[in-house]
Amino acid sequence: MSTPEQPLGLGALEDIAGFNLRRAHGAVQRHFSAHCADLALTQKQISVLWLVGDHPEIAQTDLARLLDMDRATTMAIVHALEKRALLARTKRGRDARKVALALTEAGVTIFAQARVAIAEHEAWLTARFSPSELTALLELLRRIYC
Amino acid sequence: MSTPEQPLGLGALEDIAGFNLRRAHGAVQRHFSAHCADLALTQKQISVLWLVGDHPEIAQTDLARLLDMDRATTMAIVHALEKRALLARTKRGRDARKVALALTEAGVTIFAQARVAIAEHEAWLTARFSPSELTALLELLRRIYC
DNA sequence: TATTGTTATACTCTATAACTATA
DNA sequence: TATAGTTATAGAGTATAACAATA
Repeated sequence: MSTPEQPLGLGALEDIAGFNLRRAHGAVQRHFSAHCADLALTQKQISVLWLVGDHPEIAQTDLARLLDMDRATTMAIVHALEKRALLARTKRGRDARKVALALTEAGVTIFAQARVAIAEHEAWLTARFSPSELTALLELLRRIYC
Repeated sequence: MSTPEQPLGLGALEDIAGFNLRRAHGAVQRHFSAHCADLALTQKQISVLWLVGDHPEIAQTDLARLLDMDRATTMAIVHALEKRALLARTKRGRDARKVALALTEAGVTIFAQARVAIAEHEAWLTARFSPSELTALLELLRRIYC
């Protein structure tokens, strides 16, 4: 036979919510990586810089809770950012177990650049939706993880 | 001070579409892993079993195109499934470059179990939406990756 | 006892690069 | 030249387990 028996489509898989979510996430991640390659920062790393910038002296545990990460995962990301001197770690709180995270000057600088890149990336993503569609999408997505 | 300066929330990050997509994806992935731990299959692996079941003798390239994966990534997943004897690879097509994938008996059996687990997982995920909300969500997500 | 951080380890997904065989 | 598969390699994210220091 020179033609396949079936049209080679996704079939019933296309109706699985989890599948669609994973595909959408993958597409966005891919665009992000390509668009923000210059910064050499991942989405997750930028989320961490963002929150540390918003909350100076935040502890790793709080970061983990806000981003729903394991302590070890948080450690890995913080460590990578510290290695690049974008983040500094000190222990100056009342609770000697906790670490106080803060952006370095280089961290503030690169985050400012990241904000621009993210805005462009977001524009690419949200251009396909009307304002009300975007609001609806965000509300539905939040209902999954909140 | 005994209280933090800020309430330790996500702030403006919460309005980023990509962030919400990533968080929702992470939450779903986590539930999937916990719920389907017995099968020891990932979402991606099940997607591959699903498509190979639907399209006997599908080639790796076609699989890669349907799931938007790199050839090397596809190879890694197929190899892992072949190692567990859930998938078989032959070269019987007219095009000697292509491999023909097919489920083994064990693959058919475990996929049947996976379908049940996926149905339960999907029920957990979609229970938070009305039928029209779910339809809307899927339509919006497809617009991202299609 | 519980919490915080830390290290070691492992697995999945992803991608790039370079290679072979075939078209 | 282009396509299909293959291997080696690497990096990000995730998680578990075990441990030390502190509360």
